[in-house]
This record gives sequence, C-alpha cells and structure tokens, in this order.
Amino acid sequence: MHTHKSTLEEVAAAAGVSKMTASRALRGAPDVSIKTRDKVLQAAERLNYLGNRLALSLSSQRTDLVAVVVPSMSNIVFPEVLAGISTGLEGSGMQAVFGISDYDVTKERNVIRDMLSWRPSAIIVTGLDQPDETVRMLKNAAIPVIQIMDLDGTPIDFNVGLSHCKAGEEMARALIAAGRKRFGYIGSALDRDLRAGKRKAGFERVLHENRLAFIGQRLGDTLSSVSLGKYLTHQLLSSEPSLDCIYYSNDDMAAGGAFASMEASRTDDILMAGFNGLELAAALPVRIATSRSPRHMIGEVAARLARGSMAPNAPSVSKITAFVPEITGIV
Amino acid sequence: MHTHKSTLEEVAAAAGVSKMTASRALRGAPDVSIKTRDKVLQAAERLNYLGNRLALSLSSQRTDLVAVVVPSMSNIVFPEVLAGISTGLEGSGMQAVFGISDYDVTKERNVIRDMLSWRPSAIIVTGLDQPDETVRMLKNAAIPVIQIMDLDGTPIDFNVGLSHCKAGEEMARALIAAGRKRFGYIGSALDRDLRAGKRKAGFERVLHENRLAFIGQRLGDTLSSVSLGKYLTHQLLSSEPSLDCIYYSNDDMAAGGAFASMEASRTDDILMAGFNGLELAAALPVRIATSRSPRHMIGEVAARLARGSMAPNAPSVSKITAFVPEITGIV
DNA sequence: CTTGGTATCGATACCGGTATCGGTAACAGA
DNA sequence: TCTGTTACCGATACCGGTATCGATACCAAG
Repeated sequence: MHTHKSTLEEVAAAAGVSKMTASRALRGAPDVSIKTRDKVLQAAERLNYLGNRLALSLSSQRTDLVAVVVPSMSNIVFPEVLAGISTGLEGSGMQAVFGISDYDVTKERNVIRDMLSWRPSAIIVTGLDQPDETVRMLKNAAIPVIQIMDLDGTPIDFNVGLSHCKAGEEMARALIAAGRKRFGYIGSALDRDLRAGKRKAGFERVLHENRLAFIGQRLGDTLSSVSLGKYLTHQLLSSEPSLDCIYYSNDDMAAGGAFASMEASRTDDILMAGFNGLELAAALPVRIATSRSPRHMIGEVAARLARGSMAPNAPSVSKITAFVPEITGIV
Repeated sequence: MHTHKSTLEEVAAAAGVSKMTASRALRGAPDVSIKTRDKVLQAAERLNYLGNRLALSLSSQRTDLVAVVVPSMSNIVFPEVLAGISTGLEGSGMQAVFGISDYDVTKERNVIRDMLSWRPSAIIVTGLDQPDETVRMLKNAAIPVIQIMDLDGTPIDFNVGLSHCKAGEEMARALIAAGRKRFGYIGSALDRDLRAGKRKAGFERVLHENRLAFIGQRLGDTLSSVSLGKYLTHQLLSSEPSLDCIYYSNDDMAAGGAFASMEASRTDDILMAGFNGLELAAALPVRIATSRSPRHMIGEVAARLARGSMAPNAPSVSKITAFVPEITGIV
C-alpha cells in the first residue's frame, strides 16, 4: 500500500554498522560510542524504523504483554477495570491485551487459550469459577494468574477483589438495621453473572437469620439494564405493593427501579438498593443504597501485580488483596 | 512456576516425526496421512502443546491482529464500540488489541507507535484529527487504517462513523422546529473531546441561521459525567431561568440535566438534549432529546473492514461508511 | 523392467530481532 | 617494548514457528 517497513538490518546498513551494534544503539544498551549511537539513531529516523516486537519478544523470550479477560463490555463496570489496568501499567512498558468472554465459559476458555498463545507475561481473568480444564490451562501457562473482582473461592495465584457473598450480607444487615422489613429482589441472568448470584445468596442468608425472606422477586433473562430494572420494578410493585425495600443485582437495575418508584410516587416509602457505586447512583434525584466497588483500584492493583511479577527482586506481595465495599445511600 | 511450555519440536519428537510434519498436522494442512496426523494430535494433547503466535506471526509475516485506539473507557460509548469490534471479528481468527489515549494526542501517538510495532494487520483509530506526524506514521505502516466515529475530515484509508457537525445541526433544526427558542449549552473539556466540539459548532451554526444564539452556557473542565451535568445545569438554570432548552455535550451530561430539572421542578417547560442515545436516556422518568449513535454497529463495520482487508479477493468496499443518527425524544 | 505420477515426509533457509562470546584497537602501567 | 584493561564492535547461534523444495516410497501404466 504505502512504503516499505524497514528492518534493523537496513538501519544498520544505512548507518554503516552491524545489526548487533544498531540493536544496541537503539535500545540504549552500553558498549556503543556516542558517535555510533547518533549515526544509528539518525539512520533509524531517516528510514522511519519501527521496531518489530514479534521478533523482539521471540528472541528475548519475554513479551511484556498482559492478557486480560473480562465477561462483558456492555456496562461501565469492566471498562473501568480496564482503565485501571491501563493506568496501572503505565510507564512499565507492558501492554494490555483484552478479550471478552460474554459470560460464557466455553468462550472464555477459547479466549484464554488464544491469549496464552501470545505468551503473555501475566494474565488477568475475572472471577475464580473457571472450570477445571481452564484452570489447568492457566496453571500450565507458567505465568502469574491474577483473578479479579471476586474473592469467594480458591485462587490460582493472585486474587484481587471483594467478597460478593459478604457484600450481599452487609447490605442486608445495613438495610435491616435501618428498619426495612419487607424485601423484594430484582435481577437478571444470574446463571451467567455468578457474582450477582453470590450477592443475592449472601443477602438472602442474612434475611433468613433475621427470620425474613424475599416477599417477591423478578428475574429478567436479558442483560441487566436501566430499562429492565424499571420494567421489572413496575411489575413487582404492582403485584407486591407492600414492599419497603428492593435489592437489585446491580446499580443499573436499581436506577431503573428508582425511576419506577418515582413514576409510581413511591419514593418516600420504598428504598432501592443496588451494587457498584456507579457515578450515576450519586446523581439520581432519589437516593438509592449501594455498595461501592473499587473497580478502577482493582484494575490498578492487578496491573501492579502483573508488573511486579516481572521485577527480578519481586517483593513478597500478598496473594490476596481484599477490598471491603463501602455502603452508601442508607438514610 | 508450574510446568514447562512445550514446543513444536518436542511434540514432533514425541510423535516420532519431523517438526515440519507436526506443524502441518496441527494446522490441518494437506500432505499428512491420517495416521500421522492422529499421532501428532495425540502427542500435542499429551504435552499440553499450545502454539506460539509470536513465532507463527514472525515466520508467516502476518499477525491477524487488529489494533484499536480509543480515547477513553470512562463512559459506555467506547466500550460498546469495542464490543462491536469484538463481535465483528468473531470467527475470523483475528484478535483485537486495545489502547487508550486519554484524549491526549501525544499519548495517542505513543500508543499507536507501540501498537504498530506489533505489526497488526489493520488499525482502527478514533477520529480523523490526528496530527501530521501521527498520520505519517499510520501511512507508513502500510496497513489499512480505519478511522471511526467521526466523518468530518479527510480519512487516510477507511472511515466509519457519522458527521458530528451535521448531528449538531440536525438536532438544532429539530428543536427549533419543535418550537424551542431560548437555548443554553452545557459541556465539558471540549478542547479534548473534539467531536463534542463539532456538534456544538454545528448546533450553533443553525442557531445563527435562525437569528438565535446560546443565551447562556457552562463548560466543565473535568470528564463528562451525570453529576457534572446536574451541577452545571443547576448553575445555569439559576442564572438563566428563561431557557426553554439546553444542549449538552452528551447523554451523560443531559441525564444530569434532566435530574436537575426535576429537582428544580422545571420538567414541563424545559427540554434537555444530549447525544448518543444511551440506554439510560430512554428509561429516564423525564424525556430527553438525543441523537442515537450506532456505536456497536460502527465497531462491527470497522471490524468487517479489518477482516476484509485480509481477504485475498477483497470486494471493493466503500471507503466511507456514513451513519445518520436518528433523533428521538422530541415531543 | 522401466517410467511417471501421487502421497507423504524431512532438510534447509528464512522471519527480525537479541544473547553470547570473541576480536580489535587504544591506552595505561611496568 | 611488552602486557593487561577497557571500550567498542561484529560473527554466530539461537527464539519457535512456516515456506519451499527435494527426497522417498508406492503403485499404476507402458
């Protein structure tokens, strides 16, 4: 199409030195005189030389690539984790490569396999509920495996996140302490979003401890969304008007619930509770309860672990980094 | 850490054949007997063999990598584009690699350079306002360059998106036709988000054509968010109570505006207009106007172009794919 | 029995860099 | 003058695959 991609060999020839010397000069390695270095740099500039990381990585046996597998890109949660990873990797010379699993274990396995074949220096995956085969593959890769978001399970190497079970429990406790008594639940596709399921289970456990239970619930089968939350809330409110609190699978759904409560003029006697602590939640005209999950921070910590694993004198980092979500929005 | 990564050579040895034959067997290439193929496959299975794409790509001179550079991950727009790219690439054997530029041209240049050094088969970048140096680099890469989101400018190779100038113009025309007369504007960091600036410019042009102008405006200097939109709207409404319509840099900001209008009990006499057509916008308890941008579709089309560029018999695709955003929410 | 075609496989040369080690020149000290 | 360092540079062997071409075996046809 356009011009020709120049190689190190050509740069070396143009500078009148050997390939090896050119390589050293461009990398700023020692054993190169100033004069030679300048000659090479100029030649590289002139030829628009752009290194070839394939060759570099193959030769040096390190890719400085961090593979990242997340289940979805359709709500803001995982993109924020990715942003966190991106910041955390900044200045390290490492590159993140992302893959999406669509909450599908088979797809996840394939994505992970594809990523591993690039021989990344570390891999970050979401959750720790991978099937045995996937775990075997990950262990076999002989690189640090960083499992994020979830803490409820047995990690392979590193684990950064929070306990969704506990998050659900704490939210239930806080709501009960605030005097709520008649609970409903609204969620979507819990068979796929395992973490939402764990939150619900934790919530329900505490309800039972207090001789309570969900009076009514609605489960959607599509991806979570504000509209879905709103729609299901209207349904639930009309069939169970006595509810004074609804727990949602996440903040998107809860925001929809808040809108529904406004439309039904129920904002004063019912409280919606979600999960994530989205920016949106704080701006809503009606207060909703939520657990703030440190998404960006989880990404940053995961990135730091990936970087650390490259450092020769890796300080002994803790294998598990646990965050405790702060609950807000309960009057 | 764990086990040893096995190579093709080892698989070949274990199967009692040459490296070359093993390679052919694993790729399903011809010239391999069924019996030999099975032997190799079994050996590979036994050794947990995982191909090495670095070596593969270096040797075959094609990476099947699609580099993608987006400015941000902190609102849902670009993640949805990435999701679109991901779906569009599915089944093609191509892998997307993402980079974030943070709306910073210098950072964008660096990210692009880093990505190009992986020798991707195509590159997708956001917008067509790259500085000359970056354009030169992109052209020099000798791969198809796909510029997305924006149409207002001169593309390098391919262009998929919509005209933000026109989007602004059309929105203004629609709002004026609906009887709105006293306009305000609320945005944020327009020096960085060039497309939002173009929409504003288009909007303003039409206002002028109709002997109108923004009566008041507020510009934030942080990233756009619902809270920021709400905050600035409260400010603007109190200083310019006569407004009957506010144009926002995007839907996040406009949603914040909608919340502010509710809190100020102004929902009946003022209309908020945004851009993107977010899912959230449709669920809001108060209607806002918006232009629906086909984010997922843009990603899919871009991915298709990236795939097509690999096909030997590339059908002559149009260099420019233009979308016209549909305007909704105007009563 | 020779010839020719087909099926199957392997040897060798890359791809574009880096690691390693050895060589040369210049300069210091004995 | 001889020897030992140090600074600088290049030849060679990889890294782990694929492309290419040639070799071998087998079978049918002449």
